[in-house]
Amino acid sequence: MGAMTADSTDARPTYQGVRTGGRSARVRSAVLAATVDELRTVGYADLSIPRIAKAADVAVTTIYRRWPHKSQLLGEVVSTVVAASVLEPDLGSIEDDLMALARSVAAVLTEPTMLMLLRSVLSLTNDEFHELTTRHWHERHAVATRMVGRAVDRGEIPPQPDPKRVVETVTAAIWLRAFVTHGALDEPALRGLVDDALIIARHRPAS
Amino acid sequence: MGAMTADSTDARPTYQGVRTGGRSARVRSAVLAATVDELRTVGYADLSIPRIAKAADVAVTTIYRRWPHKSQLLGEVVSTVVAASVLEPDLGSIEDDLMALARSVAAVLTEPTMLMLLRSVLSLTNDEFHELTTRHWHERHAVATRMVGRAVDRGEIPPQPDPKRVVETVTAAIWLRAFVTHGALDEPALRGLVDDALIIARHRPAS
DNA sequence: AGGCTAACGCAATCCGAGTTGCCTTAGCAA
DNA sequence: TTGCTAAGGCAACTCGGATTGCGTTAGCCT
Repeated sequence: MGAMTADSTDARPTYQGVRTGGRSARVRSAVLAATVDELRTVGYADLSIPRIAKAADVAVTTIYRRWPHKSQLLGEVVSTVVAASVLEPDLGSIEDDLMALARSVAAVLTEPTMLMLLRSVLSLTNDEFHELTTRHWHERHAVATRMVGRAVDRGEIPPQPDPKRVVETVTAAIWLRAFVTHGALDEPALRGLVDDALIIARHRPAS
Repeated sequence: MGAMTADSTDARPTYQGVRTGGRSARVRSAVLAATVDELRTVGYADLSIPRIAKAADVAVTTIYRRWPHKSQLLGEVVSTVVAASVLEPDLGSIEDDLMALARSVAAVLTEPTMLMLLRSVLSLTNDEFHELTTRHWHERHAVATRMVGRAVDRGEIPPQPDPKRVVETVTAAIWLRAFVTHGALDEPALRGLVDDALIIARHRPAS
């Protein structure tokens, strides 16, 4: 492979440096910020690299070199933003936990910028994204399982054959309403969803 | 405004003709078919009008004149395709009805072309689409309400404070799994969703 | 059948995204 | 500091999607 300028004896690693600090870091964050801005205003389909470049005060070339495809740029934006959005409430009762979760999910899916971002991601079919979302949901399922597990330990609900179903009942409806149905997502609506989830949790016949 | 060639006296509607049959109809359906094809292969973001034109054996100009924006073309495709997808099973029991519904929804959301089409629609934020989807879901909610109403009449379940919630419990989970979670949508999975919906329907305290 | 004109087709043109080669700037290590 | 070189900037170029003007075809009405 490599025809790097490496002396015959391997010992000294002749300048392997990758520059991640200083200018590079500034450019990176400027571009990501500008991208979020563009996404919010025009959406992913008409995302224009030249416009992003201008907004970030960066040369077009630079962006194309670091992110050969638009989807890669979007990927980096998403993973930095989404990372912070997985929370695990532990308020001492399953009802409170579910309500806290419902509120946070609804808040995220109602916020315009985030909504646009997620719309963009969902419209993609790349493999990288498939993997990224799969990993993300594994995490969330783990969180859900633990949350329900604690409720079972406390004796609030009987053991569940599929713990994540309890949480899914709540989140699925929120997603559907936020994205396609445009249904209600106010406090009483969320309350109703949590109630339903609890009914399922309490009355499901043991498998 | 208009400097149309209209004689002073308004009476006679001087040739208001809009030609919808013959050639126009042929072109229309050819373009729509070609669009579905393109959508399936490359997706909405990189949808190329020139390629559609070639595939449909139609001049590029024609497409741009009839559908000034890509989104309008997509809109027409979607509304012709989606129209046929609202079914109302009436099999004599709420369980069978829900299963039939679940199967059909899962089938639609699993079929690659349809999935791509819906992804495209969801990535848009146009007002026209907002209205289109709102209307569509009004229909579906009406169907759901009737279906649940019949079950109540048969005495299978008690009267519901919000009938469409019963159906939403099933469809929401299917949507979430198909679009974002990549969760299971096989027969037992659907069965589980229907069971949960029925638990809610039977045990929800009357409002 | 005849004529009016909506709708289509063709070709030239415009415009902006994406690409490439080369030069300049500025991290980083010695 | 000094020097090496990653990483960024600049400008010219390519390519294909979008637009426009004008001639041609073929619905539809009388």
